[in-house]
Amino acid sequence: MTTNDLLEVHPALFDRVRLAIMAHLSVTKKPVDFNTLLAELELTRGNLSTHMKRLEEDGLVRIDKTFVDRKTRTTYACTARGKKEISQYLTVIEAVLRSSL
Amino acid sequence: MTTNDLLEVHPALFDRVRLAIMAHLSVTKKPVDFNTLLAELELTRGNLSTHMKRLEEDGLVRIDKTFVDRKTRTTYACTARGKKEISQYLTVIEAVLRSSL
DNA sequence: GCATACTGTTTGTATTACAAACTAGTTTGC
DNA sequence: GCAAACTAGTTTGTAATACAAACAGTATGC
Repeated sequence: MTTNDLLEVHPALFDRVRLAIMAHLSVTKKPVDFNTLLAELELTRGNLSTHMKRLEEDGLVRIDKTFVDRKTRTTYACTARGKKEISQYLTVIEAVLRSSL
Repeated sequence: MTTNDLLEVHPALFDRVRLAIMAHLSVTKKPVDFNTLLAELELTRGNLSTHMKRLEEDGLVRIDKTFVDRKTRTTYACTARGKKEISQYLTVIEAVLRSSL
């Protein structure tokens, strides 16, 4: 049993909000916009904004900005790295906890 | 798909160190002492101490203090509540992430 | 007695999650 | 045309928290 396998999990995923964001992006395999995430996760705009910035800096998410009807529209998508880290997260968690049940 | 199911996971488990501690206590189904955890998890004593205090306050762990050879000996065990929360954690994570693979 | 080691706890500090305030632009009302 | 209100985010100030350094209490060696 090696509880230290948890060190292989990306640190950004050890936050319930960011994990929820990544889960959402990862499950719906297409880009999701700011307001959709906002409604889904029930956060303030400031909070969501900083979490997305962190996820982009860590390379887990790609941010895309366009204009729709003259208004800004920001969409987010899971990167290949992001998918890999989510997969790794699940694998490690299961390996570490399964034997305890 | 309800990413908000993550809100049902106990907040104390959203920390890699505390999850590693709970995994250890949960897998080895018997009490573990301070120094064993210290060696296993490679933390400073102060850090481990505060995490254990938090876990006890949240009712996930039971702390037991005795004397061995006139020296203090502190052991920790997973409570029923702790086992339940670990189980819940695994269930929710799998439910939320499984469909993304 | 004094120094060193063992077993933790308390404290100060650095990070970070969060919401309030702000920026930039658009639409609506008059 | 101008102001008020709305939309879409971002920046910044604050409160919470993870961490290690310093501390406290006891035991052991010389």
